[in-house]
Amino acid sequence: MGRAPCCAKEGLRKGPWSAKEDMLLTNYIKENGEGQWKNLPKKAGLLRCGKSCRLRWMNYLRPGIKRGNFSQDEEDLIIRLHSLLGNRWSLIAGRLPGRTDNEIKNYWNTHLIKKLKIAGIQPKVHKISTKREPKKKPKTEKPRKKQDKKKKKDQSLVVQKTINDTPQVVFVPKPIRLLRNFSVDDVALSRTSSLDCSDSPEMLSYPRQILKKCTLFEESNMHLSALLKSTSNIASPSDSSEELAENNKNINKDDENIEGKIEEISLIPCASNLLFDEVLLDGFCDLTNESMLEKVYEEYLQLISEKCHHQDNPI
DNA sequence: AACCTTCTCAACCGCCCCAGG
DNA sequence: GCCTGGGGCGGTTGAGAAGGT
Repeated sequence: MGRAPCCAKEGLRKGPWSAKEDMLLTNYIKENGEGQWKNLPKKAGLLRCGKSCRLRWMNYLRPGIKRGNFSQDEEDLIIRLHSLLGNRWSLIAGRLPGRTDNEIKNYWNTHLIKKLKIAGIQPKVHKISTKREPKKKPKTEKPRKKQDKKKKKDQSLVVQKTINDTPQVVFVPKPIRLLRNFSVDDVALSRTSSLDCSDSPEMLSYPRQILKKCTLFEESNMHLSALLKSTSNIASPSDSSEELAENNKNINKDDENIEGKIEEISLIPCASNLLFDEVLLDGFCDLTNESMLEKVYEEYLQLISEKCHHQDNPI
């Protein structure tokens, strides 16, 4: 019974990787590229399972991996994405350039769950807890050396009551600064035409203008996912234009089905959050296709109402 | 200083998906 | 349609670090 192990275990090393092993793996991949993980260890001269090599590369050695503390923006984004996607760490990681699914998962489990509980929110469902988390006090309040020492106020976390008095969590968006392709009037328009929070209490309001851009972006045979990735990349000054282009090419397959598309649309507010900093919205076509816009906009509203309905009537 | 407890996170494990034969 | 193997994903573990007593 059971499955055959992914590779013969005898004589294979386990546990932490040495610097030498890291070097061997990195050098091999630099020369031969990723993939063929099963045969890679042998060829690279490593006494490791192929899966282990892949994991080490993906989570640690791969270039462009951001290490260290999560920023407030990243934290907010993770919470938002988690409320939409649940524990789909790889999807979440796809929206956070330089972060791996494993890292996000760890950060969620060790920091964010606690943080949400302290704020009186059930991390699994992103709803206000009826009973307050008992104050299991302060031992951990003192920052540990390894831990993130900056005590940030959770300014973005706001509890809002809906009309039917069901408490909902709203992550208040930060002010938007759009630098290119938007006139002052455009920005004013985007603010006035933002979704009303009373329609979508749990979702932050976002500029329709961005949705419009997204729609047309997709229409020009680029995928929303690429937009999200590219905006994420633009927000990160360290990323090169080559990486950006590469990301645009590497659109996930699962993004290509309808469900994926709807999911992407649902993430637009998250994407807009990434636009808050110095984002250049270059390369979009003219904003002329109103019917397409309306279609996506309606789809988006429907999604929100479905989500609200679902949260009001959990299974 | 020594021991105990708690926390973190890299790594492992096993399951699932999917392309290719 | 079925089988197989590679790759990917999410849950879990455990060693080591750090704080507490």
